[in-house]
Amino acid sequence: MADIFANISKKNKCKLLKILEANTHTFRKNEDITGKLKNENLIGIILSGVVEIIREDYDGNRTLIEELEAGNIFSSKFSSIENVDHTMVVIDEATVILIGYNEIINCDLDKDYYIQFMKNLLAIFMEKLQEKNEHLEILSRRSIRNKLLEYFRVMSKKHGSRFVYLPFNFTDLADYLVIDRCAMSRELKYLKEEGFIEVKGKRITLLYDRR
Amino acid sequence: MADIFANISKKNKCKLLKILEANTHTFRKNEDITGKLKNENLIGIILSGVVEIIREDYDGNRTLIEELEAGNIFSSKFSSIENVDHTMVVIDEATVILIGYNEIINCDLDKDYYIQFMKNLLAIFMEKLQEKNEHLEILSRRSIRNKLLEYFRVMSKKHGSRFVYLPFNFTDLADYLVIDRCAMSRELKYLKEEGFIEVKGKRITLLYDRR
DNA sequence: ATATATATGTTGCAATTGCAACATTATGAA
DNA sequence: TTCATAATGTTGCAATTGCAACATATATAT
Repeated sequence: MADIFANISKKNKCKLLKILEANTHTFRKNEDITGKLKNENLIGIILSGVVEIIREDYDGNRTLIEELEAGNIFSSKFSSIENVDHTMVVIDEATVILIGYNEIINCDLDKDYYIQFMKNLLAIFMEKLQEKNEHLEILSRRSIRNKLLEYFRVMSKKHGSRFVYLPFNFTDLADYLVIDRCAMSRELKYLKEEGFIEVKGKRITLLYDRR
Repeated sequence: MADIFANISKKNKCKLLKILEANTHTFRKNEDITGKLKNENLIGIILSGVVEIIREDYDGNRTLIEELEAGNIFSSKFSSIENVDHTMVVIDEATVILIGYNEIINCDLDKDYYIQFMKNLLAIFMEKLQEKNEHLEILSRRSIRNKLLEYFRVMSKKHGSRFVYLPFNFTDLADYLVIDRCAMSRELKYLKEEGFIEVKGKRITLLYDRR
């Protein structure tokens, strides 16, 4: 994800954070931080660590909505966290900068570093939108097999390699693809048997033409 | 969708469009405009009309990725239109402003109207991200019934009413929900029979507690 | 007005997928 | 190390859904 402080000097970064009344927080692993961040007007920027946004319905079906790593941003304004069935959980100890949306928008500054900040924010939003589109793209496939293959295609393209390293475990992968874990496991077995893929831990090798 | 020119005077809007080297195009109904807009560096802003982004796979399965109305923006940078199986089709004659992404980012202006433009752009991106999240939210439901009910919930909440007016026809709704149209039709029948909904053309009345 | 294309409704049947109920393996804490 | 917890793998069976093949209705063009 693009750096929110790209092309901003350390000095100007400090000024900016002061003007925007930014706060920095560090959250412990496994901490549920949903409540702390449900403020309509806060935008959070992940400096380090990993945070997941998860939905779990009354039947126990989990959906992995989003995995946020360093550089990513979130907010109840544009992330799915306002609903009761959504949770934000810290996967790896995370440090987060919190800034008020109104402070960003109402800021009456014409300094170059503020303009640069806006440009960086825009770049991050575009990347984020791209990621959401990819997720939708994957969920629009009609079968488990095609969801898996589309996921592999996207990941393979992103890293320019026929090796795909899963950013999370298989249980989470099923939750990201919105399919039953056992059915996914069965389909992965078939894909292995038919010589499409090779699986070694979290590394999947694509043995077919990736187009 | 927020107005991209909100809080910018007519005079400044003209200046801005000149500086950003913006072009305005009008496209006819049913026109396939995919090719014309696949430029990596163009951002399009819909001034009027309706444009749809559609994916169709080799089996003929269509997915309605996005319906763009006045105010909305798109780009091969952050919309799903770079792939061969994607199409942008004009539903209602549409007028579109095209601006180069580099012109926006490399613009070295500190005028208030440029900053306002960036703020407006940011607001639109947030709204767009919100819409994508809603779509994902709906697709994360595990059954046809729950996808329909989640769609109704989102629409009902958005307009604060128990009447839901479909923005497209039932065939497109099935493509938006990524389900078989016939199976959806069957499920809608059950929902009617069980007294959950009432359907009159494109108006659906929710007869249950919408929480 | 008439024809043609498109949208909608219906339903039996087959295929895919989810669920349950396990066994096995890996991970992490005390 | 040892125990507990979480992740992974497996498979029979039932349920849901997609598909096909229609009929009917609506919209659009000439």
